[in-house]
Amino acid sequence: MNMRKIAKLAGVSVTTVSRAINKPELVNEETLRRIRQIMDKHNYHVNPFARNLINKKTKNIVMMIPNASNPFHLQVAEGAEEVLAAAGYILTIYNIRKNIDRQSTLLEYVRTKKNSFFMDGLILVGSGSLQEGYQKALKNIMQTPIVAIDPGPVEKGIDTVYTDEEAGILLAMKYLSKKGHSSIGLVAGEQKYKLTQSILKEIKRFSKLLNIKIEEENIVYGSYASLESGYSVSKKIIYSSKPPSAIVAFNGILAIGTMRYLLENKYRVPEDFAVISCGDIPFNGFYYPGITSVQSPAIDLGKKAAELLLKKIKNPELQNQNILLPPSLVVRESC
Amino acid sequence: MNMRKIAKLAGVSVTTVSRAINKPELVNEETLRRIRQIMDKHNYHVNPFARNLINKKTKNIVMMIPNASNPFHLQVAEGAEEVLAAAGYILTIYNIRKNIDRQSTLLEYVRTKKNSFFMDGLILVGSGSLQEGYQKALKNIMQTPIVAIDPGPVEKGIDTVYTDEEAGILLAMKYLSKKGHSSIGLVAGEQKYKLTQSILKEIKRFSKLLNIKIEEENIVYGSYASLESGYSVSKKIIYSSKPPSAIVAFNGILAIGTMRYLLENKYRVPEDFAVISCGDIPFNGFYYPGITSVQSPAIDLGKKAAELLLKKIKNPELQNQNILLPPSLVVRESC
DNA sequence: TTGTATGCGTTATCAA
DNA sequence: TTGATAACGCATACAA
Repeated sequence: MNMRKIAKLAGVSVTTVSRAINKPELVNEETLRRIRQIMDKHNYHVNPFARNLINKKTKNIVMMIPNASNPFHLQVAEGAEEVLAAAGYILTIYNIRKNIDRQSTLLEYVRTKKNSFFMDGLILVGSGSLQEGYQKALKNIMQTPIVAIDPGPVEKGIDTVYTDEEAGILLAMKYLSKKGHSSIGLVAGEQKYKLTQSILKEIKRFSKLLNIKIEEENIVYGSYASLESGYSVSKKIIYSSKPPSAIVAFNGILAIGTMRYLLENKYRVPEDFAVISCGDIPFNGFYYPGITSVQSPAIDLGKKAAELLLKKIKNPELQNQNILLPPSLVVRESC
Repeated sequence: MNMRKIAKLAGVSVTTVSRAINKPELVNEETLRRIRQIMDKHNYHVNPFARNLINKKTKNIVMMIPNASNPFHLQVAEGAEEVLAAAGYILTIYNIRKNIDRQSTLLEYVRTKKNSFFMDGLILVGSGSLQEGYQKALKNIMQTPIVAIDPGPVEKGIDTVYTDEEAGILLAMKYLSKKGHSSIGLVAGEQKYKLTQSILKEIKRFSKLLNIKIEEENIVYGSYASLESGYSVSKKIIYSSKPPSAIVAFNGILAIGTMRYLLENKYRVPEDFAVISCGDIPFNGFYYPGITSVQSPAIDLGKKAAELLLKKIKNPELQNQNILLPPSLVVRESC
């Protein structure tokens, strides 16, 4: 079924049918009624591809997230969805976790093979797990504006909404120091990720400044997406020859895995080990004891990114922006 | 930039350019090289709308989930993504939570207003929160196959992959009974959802059979998506005039909210109150104490749905199927 | 208020 | 191995 057939059935031209759909106020009431009836009867709906071939607007935005298991990313999506919906856009989430390790494949896919995505704009979250240059490659491929949400301003020439990762880590380290901790263990995510290296670097830097010790053997690597990995990897710290008094987890998921191991094995938190999380997820606050966390303003991050993207869509020539949102420390019970 | 311009620059016809992209083996090596070079230089990529206007294939599948905060739905997505990716499809997630209460609006949106989605197929998860008839309406609107993933086989004429909700609830109730509980409280989600009513009905039915008491005042309603609601709503049960010995939460999120309230207020689990969750999420297993849960095979649900959808895409005339996957009880420490 | 004609960017058919 | 041309289904400028 297409417009031509509807037109024929209604005894009008395609133009009139088109108008009935897009500018019904310009169509005679009776004609309109007839056309609508026929469309209903034949369950007709506009072919979006044909329409978009002309007006080049999909009203779709896609958000690429590195890992759907992490509720943080979904909060970001929630924030973005709110402003996008208000502007008549639909937000759709694409989880690239599986593709991170075969990301050239993804690029290849998007580039040449079958097709591209259908969107007016892209929000790229947490590219800290992506290879250097990936953002730019993506930017070249996608013909639409891209806004990245990241721990820090990443590649040049890309619009970014970011939190000051460094400030967040400082918040955590100062707090630990204030609480009297002078040695810490680190439960990190994938060692190869840029993000991991960057957090690590900052923590080490501040630890020197604050006189907090980090034994190399107390730095362990799990996976950001895996509770199980936080659980099993934290053992090494707990049973290390020089156990620290506090453990810093690199995200909320790793923190919960760590907590579980501690509690299951009758360690008291925070008495035996304090735990702090770089990155907050809702579950952190509902654990018991609640997990003290550095919080990036997920919802606002999403909102700002969406707003920026919308601006870019309206005016692609707009100069690149890097919007900074400050992190905060949510003190709960684990330190 | 479009194909015509590339063709002109390369001194060939559009047909040859098209072939260079889709059937390069049919193009002279030297010509191919030249065309590719020019495409690269001008950063050209095929316009997916034009392409799809002809071949009607997007290689996109979208999964609509009622609530992205619930990790269960994301596990389902993970399962689906795996089989879809293997078949060369991209899976994208659309969170309809915000739209559930204005779902006619969503339908309207998809139907006439701006556009439809761009997909070859749709997986609809957890329509238990949707209004009666919604699935069918959606089915009429979308011109693509739809597969629903649900607690039970829902509307006729729709392909479904489902778990036997009834069996799952029986599993839970029997277990509680075995553990010696003779009175329970219920932490449910939104009262108005079909899903809620249906779980409630089953629980009541089995409670009679097993001689388990449920005081009306011990049935409370929160929100499936909100940890906070589980937390605050469970109070009423705990401080009720006839407190039960066990609490059944209607999903993992509500269970965790409940746990937090109990532990924070120094109730012991399971000694003072046992807690069981209808629906398992990864966090349930990493809480302490671990939350005993009825588990639907999320990943498999996603896989089966994807497989079925793929079949339907290949052959739309295929007869409707309703595939049943059994639930299981994951015993942990909360009972 | 309605209709005609043209074009959006691509692929398929057929011929060369 | 290549090319001319006709679709695909719709929206818009312009005319009536």
